[in-house]
Amino acid sequence: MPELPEVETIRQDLSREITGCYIDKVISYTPGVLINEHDISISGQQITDIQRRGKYLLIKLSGGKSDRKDIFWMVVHLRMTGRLYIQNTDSLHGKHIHVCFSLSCPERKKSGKTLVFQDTRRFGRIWLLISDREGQPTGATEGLQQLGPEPLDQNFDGHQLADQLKKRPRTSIKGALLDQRVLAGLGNIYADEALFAAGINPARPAESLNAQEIDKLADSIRRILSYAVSCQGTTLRDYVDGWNRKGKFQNRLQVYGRAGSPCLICSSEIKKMKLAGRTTSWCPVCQPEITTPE
DNA sequence: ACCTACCTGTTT
DNA sequence: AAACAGGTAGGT
Repeated sequence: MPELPEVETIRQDLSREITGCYIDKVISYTPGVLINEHDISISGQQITDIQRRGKYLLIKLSGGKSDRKDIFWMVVHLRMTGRLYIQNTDSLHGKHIHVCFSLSCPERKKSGKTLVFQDTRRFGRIWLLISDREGQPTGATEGLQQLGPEPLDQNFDGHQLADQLKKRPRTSIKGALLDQRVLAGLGNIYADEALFAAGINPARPAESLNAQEIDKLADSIRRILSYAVSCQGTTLRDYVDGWNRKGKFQNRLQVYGRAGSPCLICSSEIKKMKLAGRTTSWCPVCQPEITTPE
């Protein structure tokens, strides 16, 4: 479920609330979810920074109260139904809670905070690792190393997107946008929303888009992701932010999940088709199959 | 470029 | 009972 806007929302919430906190205790209830749990101990370490790369959350730790000078990381991927949120009490609610981190924040004179990882389908993972020589979290998973550019970075534009699309010339543009090596952070919801906003048919081969269309697509991607972050992400069912609250962007969706309903622009019936193994919603009028030359 | 697997829950 | 769900990894 969580795509870039959801992960970024969680990052912002956690960053504000638990940067500087110490990890007092780690409780893992489900084998296989917390990777390296028996090889790396992060108890006593301090959370010094929380970053995001694509749909990965990167939680940076320092040796904290111990003498270790190594930098450690917790790399989190929520996959479809993962939740990572702060609770101000110790009591746990709900099923499918797999890992809990007890936190204390001496500087803020707050205590009893718990960072909870909950995941119905159990696809999500948290990797514990020691940083490489540059202090970066390599070695977590191939997916993290191979990520394409960040669509919300300053230098992301049509040129960069065009360059990236050359990696997958024959795939549908929808398939290319879902490929995290092409662009980091888009998933099924925002790929559909961006293609609709740009008026591009999702089934068109990536190589068939002209420069003007790619510019428009890059702009649409940026605008929609930013807007979704400002709405704290999309909650269809499982997603919650860093405080276990629902997002609001589900009220702003233009095409995703609207097959059979009238297009909000032209009132044509929104269609759905399968692309790259994913249900894709699109408007046959606003997103024509053939490019109309200017 | 497809398929399946990984899981549980909800909808048809 | 079967299809489907925000994602990715691994196979063919």
